[in-house]
Amino acid sequence: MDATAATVAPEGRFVDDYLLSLLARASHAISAEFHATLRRAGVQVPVWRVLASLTGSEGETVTGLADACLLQQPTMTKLLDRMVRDGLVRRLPDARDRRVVRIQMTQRGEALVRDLLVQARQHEATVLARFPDIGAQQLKELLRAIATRPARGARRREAA
Amino acid sequence: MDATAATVAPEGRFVDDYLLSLLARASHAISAEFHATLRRAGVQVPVWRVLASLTGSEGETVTGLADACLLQQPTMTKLLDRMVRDGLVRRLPDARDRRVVRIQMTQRGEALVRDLLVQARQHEATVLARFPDIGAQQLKELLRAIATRPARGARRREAA
DNA sequence: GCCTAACAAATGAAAATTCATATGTCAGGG
DNA sequence: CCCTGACATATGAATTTTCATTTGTTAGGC
Repeated sequence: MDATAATVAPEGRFVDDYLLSLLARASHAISAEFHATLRRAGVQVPVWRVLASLTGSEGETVTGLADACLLQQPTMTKLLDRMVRDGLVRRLPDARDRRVVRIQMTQRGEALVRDLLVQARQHEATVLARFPDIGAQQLKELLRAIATRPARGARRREAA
Repeated sequence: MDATAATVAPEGRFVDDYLLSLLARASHAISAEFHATLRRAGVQVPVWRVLASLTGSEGETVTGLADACLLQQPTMTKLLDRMVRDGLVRRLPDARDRRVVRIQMTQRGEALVRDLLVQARQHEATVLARFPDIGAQQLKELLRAIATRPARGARRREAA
């Protein structure tokens, strides 16, 4: 886009047509719906994210959980401190690599996440039901494709 | 439709097939790419969001900006304190309603956002170019639809 | 006019997050 | 074996965010 094609900002806000904003808002809006459920259950959002990330894959590492939950590693360490304190997870040493800490849900953690998972799947279904034209798998594949970017500096040159 | 397929714990983590996680990860991954640009420019993410939100619509209110930037109102007040201190924006009284504070960019703020906008549009173009099969407007419309869906029943203050 | 509820923004203490770095561990030369 | 660099997690100070509340303003009965 060069200056010649630029009609001088007659439209509304930049962010209302900016892909990254729209993505963030879509995510935030949908998540906010479920956060109401979490609030009712007295569970903080990051706590839910950790428990959900451990569901179907016990024994994640601290860094692995941080990535999954979109948090920094030190943030995850401190979050896990609280969750251990609250009896939701425990830390276990890795058998092969003593640097690694593996995180496991306690019974209390599993019990807590069990109900939430039911509601999460229910909510997901209602969200998907709002878009009958779009297949769930199709939408999820698109989002996965967006998330697994090929660009860690590799594609920068070809931009213009 | 997929509810049946997901009833019995399948292989893999729950969050790898959970719509809300996929949305959040897609948003986070794409945003992280641009955040590298912000970091290079020495601009914090929330500061960029405010400046971007003011682009094309000067005189937003504090609450309006908070909604646009997906932040709480008190967080925005404090963020604006810092931006005023750094000479990026100014607070102006509203003519008709003395409760309202209108936010305006300073010349310094406008100069800062000008370069970033160029890079933001460039980055957006490269992201869209990764998905030639999907029209930009089509994708944006979908995201707008997801974001502005009425949440049945729950109507709290986060209804952006 | 006065009272009350709703609203917009600001405030302050408490909590969570980040940044930079420390500690401990592994892996691969030399 | 002993470096060196990379890695995984933890730590601590400083910053940011949140929660609950306060202040000031507007609008609507009565």
